[in-house]
Amino acid sequence: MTSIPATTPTVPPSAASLPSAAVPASEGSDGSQLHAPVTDWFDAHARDLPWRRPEAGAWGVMVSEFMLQQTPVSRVLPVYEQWLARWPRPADLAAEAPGEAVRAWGRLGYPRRALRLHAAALAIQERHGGDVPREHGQLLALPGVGEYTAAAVASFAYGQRHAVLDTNVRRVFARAVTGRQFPPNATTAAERKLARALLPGDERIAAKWAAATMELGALVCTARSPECGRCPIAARCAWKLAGSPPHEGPARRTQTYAGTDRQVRGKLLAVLREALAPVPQAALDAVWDEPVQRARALDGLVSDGLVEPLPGGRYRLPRT
DNA sequence: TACCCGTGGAC
DNA sequence: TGTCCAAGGGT
Repeated sequence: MTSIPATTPTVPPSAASLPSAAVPASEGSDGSQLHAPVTDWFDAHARDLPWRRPEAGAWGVMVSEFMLQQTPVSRVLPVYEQWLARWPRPADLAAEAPGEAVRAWGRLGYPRRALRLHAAALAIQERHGGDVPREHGQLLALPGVGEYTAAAVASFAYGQRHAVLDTNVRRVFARAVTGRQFPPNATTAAERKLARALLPGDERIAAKWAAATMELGALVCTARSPECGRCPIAARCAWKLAGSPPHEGPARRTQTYAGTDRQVRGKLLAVLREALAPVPQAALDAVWDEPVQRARALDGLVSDGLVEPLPGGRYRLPRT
């Protein structure tokens, strides 16, 4: 659990910046009616996750954020524990070959994240003396750190006041405030504006609010079957008050996987992760029978820096 | 902006 | 069984 105390929100940010249609007039247009119910719910129901414990530190928070990108908590937990035990500081990871990060990433998926986390550790070592930077702009400049991750690290690790907009928060706001079942496909300027307007003015409370809205989206206001009976703001939820209307607009495109280059890349990289020595071409050829696609996938892995080709047609995870 | 990038569990 | 979904980032 986080140690941030539950208190009453202080003076909210400018209500004038909020889109007039976004919040019912009766609510008070700053979202302050939502803060206490959500943060109180968080105090009572938040999961005890290792990266939320004080001993995780900023590095632990950062590692968890990389791993959690598009990946469920349950799959991250064991890899996170092994990772932090092996590389407890950025300098420890920076001293390793990037291929070891890819190997330790295991089957989390999107292995480029492992490469970027390794590159971020190098950058932290070189640019910040081995300490995860505190400033949002410095975080954003690190490899693999985008708008969400920079805000998340600044908020969760350092208790700063940032709008943290992940898929959970976007869904919670879409429903509770905007009255829609799902947020837009891509994050919009209106969503950023709304998130800033709803952010509590007090730094500590804002950080708790960020974690609490994410947790609410992850545990209660879920994509498929929200449990409104357990929601602390159900009585104020614009979508529920409107009768829970179904999603309108373009269907969110469903990504296929079987037969794609991504699947082939995954199979190729799995062979290299398990291998303790350079792998001959024939071992890679065995994972996919279509030679053109297989070659394209391998080329992609090499150009991404995930695979290092050696003389004689052998391959391994990158040493440099 | 739209698309690419892994993996596996839930329904 | 196939679809949907998961704490996004880079290009």
